[in-house]
Amino acid sequence: MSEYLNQLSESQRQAVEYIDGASLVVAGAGSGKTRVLTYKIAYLLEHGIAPYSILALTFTNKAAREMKSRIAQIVGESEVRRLWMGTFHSIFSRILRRESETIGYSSDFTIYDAQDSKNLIKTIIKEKALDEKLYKPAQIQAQISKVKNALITPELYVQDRELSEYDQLMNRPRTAEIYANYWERCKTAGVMDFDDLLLYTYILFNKHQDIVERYRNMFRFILVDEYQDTNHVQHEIVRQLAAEHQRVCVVGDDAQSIYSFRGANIGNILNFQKIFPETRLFKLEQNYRSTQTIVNAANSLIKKNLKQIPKTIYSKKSVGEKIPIITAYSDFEEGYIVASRIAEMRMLNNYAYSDFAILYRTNAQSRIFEESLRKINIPYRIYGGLSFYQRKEIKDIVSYMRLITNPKDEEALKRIINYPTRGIGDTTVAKIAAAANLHHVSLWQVASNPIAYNLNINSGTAKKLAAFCGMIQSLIDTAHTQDAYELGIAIIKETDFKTELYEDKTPEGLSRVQNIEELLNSLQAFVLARREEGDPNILLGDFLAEISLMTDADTDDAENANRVTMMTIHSAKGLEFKNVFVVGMEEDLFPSEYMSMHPAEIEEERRLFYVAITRAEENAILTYSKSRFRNGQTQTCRPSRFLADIDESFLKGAKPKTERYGEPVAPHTFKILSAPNVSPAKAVSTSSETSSGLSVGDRVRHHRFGVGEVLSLSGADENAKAEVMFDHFGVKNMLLHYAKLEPITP
DNA sequence: GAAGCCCACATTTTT
DNA sequence: TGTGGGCTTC
Repeated sequence: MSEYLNQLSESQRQAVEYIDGASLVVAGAGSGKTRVLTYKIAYLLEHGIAPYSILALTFTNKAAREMKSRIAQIVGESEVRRLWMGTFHSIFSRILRRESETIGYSSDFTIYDAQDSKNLIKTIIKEKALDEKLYKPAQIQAQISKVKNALITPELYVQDRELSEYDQLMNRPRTAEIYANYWERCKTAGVMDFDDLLLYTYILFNKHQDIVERYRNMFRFILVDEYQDTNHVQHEIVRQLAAEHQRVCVVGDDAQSIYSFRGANIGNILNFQKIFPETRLFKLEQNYRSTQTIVNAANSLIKKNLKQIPKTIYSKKSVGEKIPIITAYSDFEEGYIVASRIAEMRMLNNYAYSDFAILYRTNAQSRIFEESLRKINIPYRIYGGLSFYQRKEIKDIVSYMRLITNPKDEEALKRIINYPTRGIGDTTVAKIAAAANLHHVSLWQVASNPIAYNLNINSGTAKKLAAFCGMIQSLIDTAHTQDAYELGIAIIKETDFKTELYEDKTPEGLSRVQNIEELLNSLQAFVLARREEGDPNILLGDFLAEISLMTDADTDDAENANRVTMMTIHSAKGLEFKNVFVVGMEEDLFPSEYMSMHPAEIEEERRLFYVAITRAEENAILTYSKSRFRNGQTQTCRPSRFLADIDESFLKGAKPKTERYGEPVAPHTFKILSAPNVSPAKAVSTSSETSSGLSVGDRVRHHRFGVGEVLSLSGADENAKAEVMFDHFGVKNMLLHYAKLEPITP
């Protein structure tokens, strides 16, 4: 029965078999992390833990799906179906739907994607007649997301001194107001954004002892994948559920933490043992993916980071090829070199096209490779860009579905109230929104009862509005008697989508029609699959709940099988290829120019490079160009400092000369048991103190940039300079002679 | 509401 | 460079 345990290495087996308390599995790149997770779940099931009492959280649907199918092979399909296994967002939305009343929502709430959120924020800014230059919707959105992840509700926001100081500093004091309105509008609309799914779960558990108890008792064992990528709320929810019984196993690799810009907190994994003091630590240090050279090169690179859990990753595979660093004179030549290398390697070693990947830091770099590959007829596939569910025609149909499921959904209504065109323009919508805001009701409420809300519209418009609402209402009325697929067909029919789109015979038009058909196909497949599982009546809301949390990574297509893969390094995490080209190894590109000199940010970029290299099984090839066409002009480029971080013995030929950068002195590892707070490591400085009386590490205040920390000091007297990391403005170099820095005592 | 023009802008994005 | 958003114009 436990025969599968023999397929595990000793350290993997130990990690699998420890089920009595908290454990942290530090799983290096290619160390068989998924294998441990899947076998551990199988092991738990075998030891009498019921499937419904296992909670297993992942970040992507893909990861959840893959794990499910692997567990199914061991324990069978029916068991797997009863596991609470899925992404944080999907599992929590399930819980929230069950408990929706407690938090003042209906179980039919719909979900705003990032675009919807941004649109709403933009609307609010416009309604308040604020300057969009100052109140940039994207920035406000990012800030709202950030504070939600930090468990800060609008009520807490206004009380938060630091936040209001920051908003003052940024010249947008009314951010709190926007946030409050956004929050309320979502509530009135019966919608949640992605962050809400986490935050409301936290609030639910925090405010209702009985409910959290229930889930604590239900989830007798909790597993979390990619723990290094969890943000604050996610971490806190795991804590809420696991703190009592402590049966929690988190798996991750601090060296692969690359999502801090999305709120991921590497401290969650570094400090895990502090929160669960009984934690058993397991390290998976054998890499089964890459050659020794690749593993060792990656090790030598990551050693340059200060903050990390000590571990020694090794490979028992062949030594393999050394890593070439190829210099190109232009980005154009870089493309040419990579394309011809691929052709050459394919000929010499019989590789398939799919054995190659080109990884870059920014999507903009893909173009040139696209051209160079196309020129010599190499098939490729580019990841990134618009996902299926973000396409206009799909969002349009989905908006109808959302509106029928939850007519209060503001963004859904706005999107389709005049699409296909039915003479209800922006002015009317603005009037509806104004009345809705005034009475704290949904737009739908006003639109379907214009008289009750004294809506000032002419009779023609009123008629059109009534026709629209009537159509939606009749679809709502049939929603309970039809299954989701039938309803989907009805939507297309009723809304004149056919005439709108099916007439369009341009290639774009045809592809739009195809996309819609694809959506309907997947709807049909969904209904059939659910029915097979014994669910008799599948409603549209069920389908929506599922697809609202899907991304493009979830729609894999078999047709594109044998192609060279092009993607950003971020999206390559978790994947592997025989041969990997990491291109654009240049300063200001990788590490990104947007990263300040702050050591923590450079470390994250270095981890990104680590992720890139460790994708390769057989060959990693690094390229950089001496010049590059960017933002409308040709720039000269210097080779990336990261090239100098790799030990020369793993490289083919000599390293290019890189400048020295003020960075960590001696690499030392992070003691995790006594893990202190994750304060940024201090940079090296040329002198620690100057005549200014300041010293490195001091907190200072600047009249424009607010507070910050002195990173380094240089020069003397009137040339004395300080490098300061401001809390909200990044690193600035300033002449002390001009910049008045006041030291602040903590 | 489509088309055309001008201006600003230029990372990474699991949900 | 090239794209996307906002604006005007027909």
